[in-house]
Amino acid sequence: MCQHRYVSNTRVLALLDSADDGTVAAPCCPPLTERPFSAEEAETAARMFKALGDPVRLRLFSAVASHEGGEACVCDISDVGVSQPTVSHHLKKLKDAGLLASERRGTWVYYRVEPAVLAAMGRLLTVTPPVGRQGPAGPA
Amino acid sequence: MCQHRYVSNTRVLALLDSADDGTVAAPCCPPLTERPFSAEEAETAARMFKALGDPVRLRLFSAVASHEGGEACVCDISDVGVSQPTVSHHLKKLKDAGLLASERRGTWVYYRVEPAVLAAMGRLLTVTPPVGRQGPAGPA
DNA sequence: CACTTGATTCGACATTCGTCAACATAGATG
DNA sequence: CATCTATGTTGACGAATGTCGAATCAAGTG
Repeated sequence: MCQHRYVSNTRVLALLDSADDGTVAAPCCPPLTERPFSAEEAETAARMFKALGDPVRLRLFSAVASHEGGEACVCDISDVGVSQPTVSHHLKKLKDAGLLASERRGTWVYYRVEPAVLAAMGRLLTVTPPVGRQGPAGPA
Repeated sequence: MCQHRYVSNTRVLALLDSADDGTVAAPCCPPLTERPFSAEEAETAARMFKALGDPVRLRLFSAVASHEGGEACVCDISDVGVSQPTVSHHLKKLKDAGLLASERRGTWVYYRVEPAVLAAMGRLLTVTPPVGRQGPAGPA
């Protein structure tokens, strides 16, 4: 284990909220239960689900997401039973899928979750509330 | 299109709720952001994500989930651009993953969503609230 | 029973995926 | 600069996946 000082990001991932900078948090698709997905919507959403459709990737992602401040360096999470290149490969996949972002600080590379996308996926699996409450927070 | 009479299931999928019979709705794993997944948890959860990780399956699932009463016969949803055997193949995968259940009524086979599992997946992607509120039991 | 429509199974195939070993690169340290 | 540690990249290979056509099964209809 490494467990060096992580830049204590006090921000604790306000995922289900719209990003604090005002961005709309990956407006990919409506909830799965709202209407049949179009081919394009399905393509987009499937890419995200597929990224989490591997046990190793899920463990890596969970490790990052549950880490202090929602970020961790590779050395802190690479104990998942596969070789180092494989870990790197999976992290790249998660990054390509838009679920993680990486940043190099000195010797180590830190990965952190992309709150907006996680929120979008959560919304996908959420049933539309009985009453038609809309507006996910004004674009201000 | 077929669009025969569907047994008008007025029940509208109370997914994010625990099942009305009191069952805990597929207690597979904690939220992804709560703690690193174990190998077993990851295996279980990844199976579900993988099932939705294909565009065709996602469209089929969405079509079923958004249909009246949360169920639909194959003929109503098989217009996704692939052959009939392929549709059947994907539906079987969704069924094997526990996301759909099927039932034959006369000539047609009806698929419906498995609310508990969808709810479990939704919980996976939900962040634990910022303040250390613990109990999974909702604050009403 | 013969015929039609719809759903599933089977066999085959090309593609993608997960994995590793070997090598390459970035930064730190001496 | 030499060297060490931490990550990323490349190439290869077996396994799994998505797809189809043909055959088969199930139910309804004449």
